[in-house]
Amino acid sequence: MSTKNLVKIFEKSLPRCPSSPANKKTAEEIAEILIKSGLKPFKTNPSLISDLNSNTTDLVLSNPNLPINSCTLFFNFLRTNLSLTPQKPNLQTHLSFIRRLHKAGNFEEIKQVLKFIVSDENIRCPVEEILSLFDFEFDNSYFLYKLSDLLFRVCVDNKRFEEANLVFDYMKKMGFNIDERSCILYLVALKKSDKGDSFFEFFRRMVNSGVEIGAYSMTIVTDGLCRRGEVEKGRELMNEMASKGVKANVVTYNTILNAYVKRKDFGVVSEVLMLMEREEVEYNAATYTVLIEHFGNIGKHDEVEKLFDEIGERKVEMDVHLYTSMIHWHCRRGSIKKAVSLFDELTEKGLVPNARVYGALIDGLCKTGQMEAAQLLLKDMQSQKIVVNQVIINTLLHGYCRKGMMDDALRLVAVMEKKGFKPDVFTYNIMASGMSRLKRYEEAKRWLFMMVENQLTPNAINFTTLIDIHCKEGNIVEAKRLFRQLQGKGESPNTVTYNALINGYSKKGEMKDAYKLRDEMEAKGRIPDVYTYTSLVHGECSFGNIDEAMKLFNEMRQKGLVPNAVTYTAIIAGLSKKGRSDEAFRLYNEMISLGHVPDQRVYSSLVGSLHTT
DNA sequence: GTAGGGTTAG
Repeated sequence: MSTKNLVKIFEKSLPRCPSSPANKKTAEEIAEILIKSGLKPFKTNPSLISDLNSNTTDLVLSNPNLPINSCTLFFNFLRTNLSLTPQKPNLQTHLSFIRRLHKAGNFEEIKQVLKFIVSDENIRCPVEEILSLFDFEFDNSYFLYKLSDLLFRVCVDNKRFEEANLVFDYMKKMGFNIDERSCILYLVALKKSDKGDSFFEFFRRMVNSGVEIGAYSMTIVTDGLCRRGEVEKGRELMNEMASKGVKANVVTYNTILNAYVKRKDFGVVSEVLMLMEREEVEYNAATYTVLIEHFGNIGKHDEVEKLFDEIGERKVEMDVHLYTSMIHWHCRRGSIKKAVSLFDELTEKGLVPNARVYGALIDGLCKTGQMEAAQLLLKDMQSQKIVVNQVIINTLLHGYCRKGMMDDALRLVAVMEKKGFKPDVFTYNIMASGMSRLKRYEEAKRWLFMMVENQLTPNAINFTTLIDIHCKEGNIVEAKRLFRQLQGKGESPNTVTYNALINGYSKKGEMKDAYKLRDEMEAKGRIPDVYTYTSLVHGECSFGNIDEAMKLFNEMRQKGLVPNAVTYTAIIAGLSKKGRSDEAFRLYNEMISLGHVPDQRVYSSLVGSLHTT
């Protein structure tokens, strides 16, 4: 294309930058200086520069005698010395430079220049304009394809999603084979940017535009849907794509599996596993990670053991994720020794432990009350230069609180605050419930109030803790008020929240209200659990209604709920108080046979039962 | 340039 035609186009498309004719002499002089100075910084006299316009610049950049490095030098000079030149480098200048770069085969640099065009405030112009100029400037269709692909990627890199769409349309119109890999970059960027389901819409466009789709991009979209809670839509997509010949791979299946596991949709998990078997998709480390969590959640510990064996037999390559889930599972089961040995194994294998593995193990030690060991591990972690984060701190705090070591907990909070840590909703809750457990109710409430003062929004768990504190103090009115406040926020109280309040009413003997709440929770789909029944049993027993208590006791067992030590203690006390010694002893034996450990209260009740007629 | 892991309430 001749310069004359280009000028016409520029006049039409860029009315804001009127073109003056090229000054051939100036262009030649500049080229000469550039050639002479080689790679040394470009130096020129002000009169030459003041004579520059975009057409003259264009002449310089398209001068075949000028080496590409000198072009680059000159171009960068223009870009970085805006105050010296009368006219800023415009679109024409950029495209001229791109043409030179193309001849030199330097696509990296072309991408950089496109980035300037797209994102530089001095040059920015609508992408339609850029594309229409592409057509005029470049007649090599492969290069045009490469250029638009690069432009597409540049738009994506700079989060110019609308513009990326326009480039996509352009490529489609031009009949280019759009590269799936470029689309993947767009999908990932859209998914990260939290722009609703735009990634899904774009995927549809990919499919409709004949982009060759593979499992990779399908998985990204499936995962995006799952994270938005639309797991079914994700599965439908898998099926739809399968009918188009795009097979899901192990990553796709892991994505779906994980979504169902997190949603505790246990039935579907086995369905997906069967599908994997039928499709002969082999499990990898990520699959095992998800499955250990799944079978751990539903208490199928023998299944977890089986998975461990399988991992060993199949020589699955273990990674830190898998170790973490195994360590976590052992900790949950209380086999801290096994957890520690897995941790050692991990480091021996040369894998690098991170904050999460440390977190899992520290939690395990805290839960078994081994605070010194937990502290040691924290020091170890620090010596490995692993950043101690909020989760680890909260884990340790919880450990101290569980043991009633409030001074240690307070000290740790103080130390961490000095280091710039901000307590979060977890921290405040841990501290409040720690205080509450020691009946230090004023301090407990203060922690939760401090949380609000520090601009954090209390969640349902924080509310539950506060409700429980008020119930324990006997202030059921305030507890009830908070309960309604929580409902008013649109957050529905869960089983634990209901239980806290039911326990409060039961302790006061206000059984009518307690039962009313029990009915309300059932109506709302919150299933009463052992805690609900234990509170009610305890309430009835305390106020002498042993028959009601026995009715509840039998009802809960009919529902498949297993009474715990507290339930037995309450009912044995209730029976004893009424002198129903035989029944009390029968339940005592039952309690023992179930492995519960009776405490002093059980024995004094039983002894008392013998003195009551 | 796709997936998986650690912390709070009775």
